[in-house]
Amino acid sequence: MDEETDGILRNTPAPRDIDAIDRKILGVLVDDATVSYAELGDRVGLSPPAAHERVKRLRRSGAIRGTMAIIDPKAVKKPLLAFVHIDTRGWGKTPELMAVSQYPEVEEIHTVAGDTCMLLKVRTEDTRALEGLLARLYETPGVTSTRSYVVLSTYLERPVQPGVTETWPTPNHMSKPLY
Amino acid sequence: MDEETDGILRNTPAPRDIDAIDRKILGVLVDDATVSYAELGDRVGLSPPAAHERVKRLRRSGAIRGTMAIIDPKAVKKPLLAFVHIDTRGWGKTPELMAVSQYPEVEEIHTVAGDTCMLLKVRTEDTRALEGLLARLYETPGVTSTRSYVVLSTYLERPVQPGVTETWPTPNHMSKPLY
DNA sequence: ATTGCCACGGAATTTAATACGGCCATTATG
DNA sequence: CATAATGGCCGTATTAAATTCCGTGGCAAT
Repeated sequence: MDEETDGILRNTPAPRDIDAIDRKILGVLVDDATVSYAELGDRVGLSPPAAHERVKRLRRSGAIRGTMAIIDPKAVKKPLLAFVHIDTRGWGKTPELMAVSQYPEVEEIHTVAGDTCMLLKVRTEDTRALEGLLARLYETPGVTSTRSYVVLSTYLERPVQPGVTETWPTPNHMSKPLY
Repeated sequence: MDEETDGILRNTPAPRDIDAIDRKILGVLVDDATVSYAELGDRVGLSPPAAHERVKRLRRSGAIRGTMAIIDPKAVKKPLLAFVHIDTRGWGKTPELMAVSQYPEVEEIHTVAGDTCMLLKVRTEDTRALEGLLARLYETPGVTSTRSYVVLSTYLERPVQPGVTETWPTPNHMSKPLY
């Protein structure tokens, strides 16, 4: 990512660190990424082009990874949320992990520090489908035990959105219980 | 939500159920909500206005709850992800829950069917901050024990996005490990 | 068979995104 | 200490996309 100027190779400037205005911008875009640059600038105290410039920089630097629509699970008929705790003693990681991550029911996969377990967040149509998924997981090489927690009700779910504001205003689409 | 026509009150039409094209649209928008209606229509086989009409309907019906930017946790200096499993025997629910949901570190709160525990997903700057949060949680009335799993590495994290396609193409912004 | 109802497509209009040039403040440099 | 350079901002102009309007055709109910 170098660019040539005057026959001399110069590095691209180091990404500046996030300031207060950037945090405000992130807070707005987490809540609603469809706002126009005019309104965004209005809310954070900038002109539309300046706000646009900031957002472009945040995208380039990777602070904004992308923009996604938030789907109501009920609308697509997968209302059963569960956390699955699987013991993976001696798991060879990548290959089996890849298989599991292809299951459409699996939304998250985490490994745990100082432990041999993994934590999955899964969503299925009903308990029968959940049982089927658990059976498939149990048959996966490397998995020695599974334990699942079926979520009864969810009061808060604001994914992948750490501390962009000091006191967190819950995003509009997260403000009511999901189930 | 009724509207008057010819002096007669009519209910708004019942929301049609999601068809194959709607699922395709949802799949695209989950992956990247910044696509133009021209490209969206191109991908699902519709004209731009038709695609626009579909998306408007999906928003009205609530299937699309909103659109959010995905932020890199490292960029905002909260790289430590953990799951906290708290025993809440005799919890009175709403009031204490409200307090906990105000903590900016807490991203999700779930109650578990057939159990007296709750599952939290939290994100902090470092282990010291996590310990502080756990202490605060332990002091909360109704909490009798806490257990936390610090996430070492995350291989997949596609939040709140159940089964909009058959074989799930991992969204672009989720395709590489988060930590 | 006929009528009414949606959903789609094409064209036109409105609105927003993006590019450009000049200004000011802050910072490096002689 | 003065001066040049840099970077970020604003106002304006241009380009592109969103949105509206209206005619058409398929489908279903009557």
